Amino acid sequence: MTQPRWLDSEEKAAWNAFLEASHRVERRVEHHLREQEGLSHPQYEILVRLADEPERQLRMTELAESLLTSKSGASYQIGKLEKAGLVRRSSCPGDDRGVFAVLTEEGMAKLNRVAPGHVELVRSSLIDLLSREQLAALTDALDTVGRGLED
Amino acid sequence: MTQPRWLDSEEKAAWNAFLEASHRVERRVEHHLREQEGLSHPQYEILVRLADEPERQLRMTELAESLLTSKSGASYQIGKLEKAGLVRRSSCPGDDRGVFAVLTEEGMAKLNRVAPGHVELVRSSLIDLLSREQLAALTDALDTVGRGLED
DNA sequence: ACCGGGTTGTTCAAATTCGAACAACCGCTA
DNA sequence: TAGCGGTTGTTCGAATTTGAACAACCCGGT
Repeated sequence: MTQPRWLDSEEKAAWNAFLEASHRVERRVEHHLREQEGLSHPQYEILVRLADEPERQLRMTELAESLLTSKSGASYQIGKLEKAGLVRRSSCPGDDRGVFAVLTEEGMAKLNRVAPGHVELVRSSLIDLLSREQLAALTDALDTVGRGLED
Repeated sequence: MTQPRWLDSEEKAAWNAFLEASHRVERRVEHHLREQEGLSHPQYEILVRLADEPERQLRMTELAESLLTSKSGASYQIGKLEKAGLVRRSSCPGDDRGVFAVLTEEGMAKLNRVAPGHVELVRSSLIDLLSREQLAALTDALDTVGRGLED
């Protein structure tokens, strides 16, 4: 077998910075939403995805793909949100297998209530830490990565 | 209450790119290590951290902090690695509360065996997707974020 | 020597995640 | 219309993570 192409010091620095930043940010966001707003980050993201839809609804599979999570994970979280009254399940006309997750009025209200604090946290965790140039370069690089890893 | 400072489209793009890239990369790395090497990503990171130490050992608390995880999480994973023979626990001279996690020879051998495949995956998941300039800019931005979020 | 506040690591219950297995359904083809 | 490969969403068990609670320990001041 051929020699592995080891990472040089710059590449190692990039990888470590990536791991550290993503863990720290994720940890911070999760903790804030949990403590301050009573939502997990996945749950918040679900509300956002649904609110972005014209009909405020998404098929379970679409939702799972959008969240980059498993179908069972999406099913579990929708169950939680349903119990909390923020989302309801609705059958899908024309496809009896299908299930829509629909944002309720209460869910929309909850999102509107929670969003300002979340945005502030996103700012203090990422956006406001960087200059406009750094932010643009970050977006450029991470978009490239995201596109490169599309299924 | 004052108006929240909503994210403009560039800021939103940055946040979304950050979330998507970190999830996709984490998912890919986790999946690869699990399927190909029989280790979870946290477990792999533990082996790396220990191998980086001159004595190939770390106190439990230091390890947990290095991994950006909880103490109980570190304890759990060390338990797993101990059962697998890759790590052993050792008492800490001069502090009876302390516990060292020590990398065994077997653990070092496992790491050496796994590392090449992991490096290849890191390359294909991040490093090789970017130009040298993009990588440098990414590291700069993420280092800033990491430092900004240090406890 | 003894307290009292802080530290260390483990254990516990609860929450979450995943993949596999599954039943039900879809749509195309013969 | 009967069948068949593929899709959809849920359920299940197993693995993992977290914070709280806890026992044991450290150390500086008295």
